Amino acid sequence: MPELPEVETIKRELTSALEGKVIESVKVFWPKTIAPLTAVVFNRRLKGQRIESIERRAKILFFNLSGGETLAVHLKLTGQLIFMPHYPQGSTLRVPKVEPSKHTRAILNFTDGTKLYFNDLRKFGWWRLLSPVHRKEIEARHGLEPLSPNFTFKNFTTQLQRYPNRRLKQTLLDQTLIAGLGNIYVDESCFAAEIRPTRHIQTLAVNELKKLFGSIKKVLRLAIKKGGTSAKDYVRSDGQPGKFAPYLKVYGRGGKLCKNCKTPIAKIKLAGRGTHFCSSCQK
DNA sequence: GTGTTTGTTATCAA
DNA sequence: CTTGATAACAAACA
Repeated sequence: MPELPEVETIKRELTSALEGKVIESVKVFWPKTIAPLTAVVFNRRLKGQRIESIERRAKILFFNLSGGETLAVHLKLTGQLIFMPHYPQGSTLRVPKVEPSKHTRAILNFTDGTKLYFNDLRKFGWWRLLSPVHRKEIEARHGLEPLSPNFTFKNFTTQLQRYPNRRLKQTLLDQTLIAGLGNIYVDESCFAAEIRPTRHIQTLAVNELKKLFGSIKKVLRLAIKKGGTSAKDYVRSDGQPGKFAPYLKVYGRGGKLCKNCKTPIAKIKLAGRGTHFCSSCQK
């Protein structure tokens, strides 16, 4: 599942791969990917535009275009963005498992012969062409960026305490409060902070909040350094998996023994999500 | 055939 | 307004 570290990894890779490239055409294989625009309109408006820069907000990628509009991409559950370098004619080199497949929903063709594939098995991901105003609206309805200077302990606790009766899991998943955490990194951050995701916000002591604040940053930074978690569908822009999976302490480890204390990891349903924690390490 | 998997939004209920 | 639950989107997998 692409969450902040995965999207950030792709952003960094695509920045060096795509900046300055000019879009030649857009091919759309699943029209809902670019809804409400049609493929004809989408192609007309993107053709000839240069990619000036790439930014990330929450789990969304923004491709800043020379014309002033933004191509926004959300990978949702299974989206992949794969960069295809230009291969000389006759070359047998290929990036693994990224050929236009039955899961390819759209392709950006650049004028130098390179391509960007969008693969999305579950079809929840989307591409949208945004005006500056529309883009600001989307940015405004997302909360704190955990790796930005704005992510201070004061701002963090203020956001959490807006809903004192919610459980920690639900709060950390709420993109309007803190942006970019998903199921994997919420569970991992709670483990690192030794706090159960079932706790209600109003029961958290200051020292616990401080540990949680630090844990979120620590977990996200390490995950980015490792290129993200390839639990299932996520791959980097060159088709290779991320390397954070071996560092997971609880996510996907229900029933397995805690790496700290050997207690079996509990798996429950919380806020509608599979939730993993160690009932011994986490209080 | 059934349940599970998850990001986001919408909708309903108390 | 808060909160919790559920469905929808869609497909694969056990």
